[in-house]
Amino acid sequence: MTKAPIPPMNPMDPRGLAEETAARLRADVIAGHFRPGQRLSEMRLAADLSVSRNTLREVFRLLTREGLLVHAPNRGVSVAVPSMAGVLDIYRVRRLIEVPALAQAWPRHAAVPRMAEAVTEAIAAQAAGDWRRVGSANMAFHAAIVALTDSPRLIAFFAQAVAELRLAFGLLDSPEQLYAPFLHENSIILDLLTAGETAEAATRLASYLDRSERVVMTAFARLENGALRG
Amino acid sequence: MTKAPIPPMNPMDPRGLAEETAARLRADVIAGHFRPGQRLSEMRLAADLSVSRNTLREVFRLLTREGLLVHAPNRGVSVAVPSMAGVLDIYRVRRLIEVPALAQAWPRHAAVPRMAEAVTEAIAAQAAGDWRRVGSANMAFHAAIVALTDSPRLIAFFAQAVAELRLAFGLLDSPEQLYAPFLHENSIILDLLTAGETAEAATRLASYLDRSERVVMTAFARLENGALRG
DNA sequence: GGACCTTAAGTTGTTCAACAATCAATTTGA
DNA sequence: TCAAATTGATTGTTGAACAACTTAAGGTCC
Repeated sequence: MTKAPIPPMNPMDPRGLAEETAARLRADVIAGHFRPGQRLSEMRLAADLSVSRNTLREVFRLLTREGLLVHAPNRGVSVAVPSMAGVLDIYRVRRLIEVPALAQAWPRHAAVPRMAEAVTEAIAAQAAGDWRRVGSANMAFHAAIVALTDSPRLIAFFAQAVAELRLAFGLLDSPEQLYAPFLHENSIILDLLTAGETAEAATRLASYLDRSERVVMTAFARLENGALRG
Repeated sequence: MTKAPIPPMNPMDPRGLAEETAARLRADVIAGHFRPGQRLSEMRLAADLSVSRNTLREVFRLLTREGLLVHAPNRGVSVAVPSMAGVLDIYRVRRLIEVPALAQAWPRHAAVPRMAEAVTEAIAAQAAGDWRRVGSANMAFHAAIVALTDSPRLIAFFAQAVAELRLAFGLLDSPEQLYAPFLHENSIILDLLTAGETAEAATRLASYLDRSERVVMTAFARLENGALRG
């Protein structure tokens, strides 16, 4: 009699109402349905989401750990306010993880097809003018790059950082400026990888991240100036 | 009239009963008070910790996210069972984060004194024969290395990985074999850093991690063989 | 005798209701 | 006008209840 060693566990697909609701609220937050810094009332949000206050509290713990919400004791949770320091930190993490992941990648890794899918999906979404879908596809591309490492911890950590970054992107207007110049770059990086030119692909990705960071930071600085002036 | 922008929030020090209890349970798990894979009954553990079942559930969420506990739906949570694959992954993460952190470090960073404190603490604990304290000090040394980056995300991520690693260490007997050969190495790395020889310090740390990984993995393999036979 | 179904006990998942603790705003008082 | 006290609302925590599920035991049928 052999006992099943480990019950399969994928933290992404919803197990139970709490994580299911967490996925729903996470999508809402990333989509910008709440203003940054907005306080989330437990009673009211629990009613809106049709879950109990206890379950919503578990959801809050989840998303607070992910950096999408912030928790002030006895004052409840509110949507995180992205900062330039935070964006800078996230890009640093991206560079640290993504570039070596690509440099040491095996060109026939199982994640490569996922990168290809993300590229075509991004192009299709761009043609359809759906910039939110473009953003999702772009992030899926980079998540696939990290998946090249086969490291569960790096993958989870990166997913978290990306979620925070998308929250920051939601603040900026004209998202097409953010993604449009980089879609073709993804395709080039993918080609270099499949051709086995991993070193070339890695340097290309590094410059990609540098430019992307600069674009985002300037847009962010413009936004903060505007917010300060009024 | 200026309103206080953000109330300070450090997730490490206990705010509220849940995080306080989480710290308590985390220490128990790392100290090896539970067998790996042991199921944790909600009712019983809630009674032992003198908290309600709801609060304990929030604690479970916390520690599950940290990788110390695993959650099986409708079957509750159990203590994570460290695996060789997991240890390998953690060392990979350590190399990826620690080595660049040291290479790019500023020799007069605020975290350098913390590294020095950790070194002296480890030596004192070694003299006292308190190997658990040696382990804590050693991990504090490496946490300080990561703190050189000033990246909140990297610091939090690394702390999590280190907690998992200590859980794995708890399985092994003869912990003195794990730490003893490396205490002096810490001191050398610190000296190199303060002397401004960051590149030298980084390569030294890299070889440190390689050797440490090898020691831990062989001890782990011996353990798994013994577990299978006995 | 062994495999399969059924039942039963125990545990987890979720909700509800209550109360204490804390914070924000308003009112009161000098 | 400014400071202190009160009020109102929200969060923090607990306890109990019930449904859903897992597991183990017991019984039935071949």
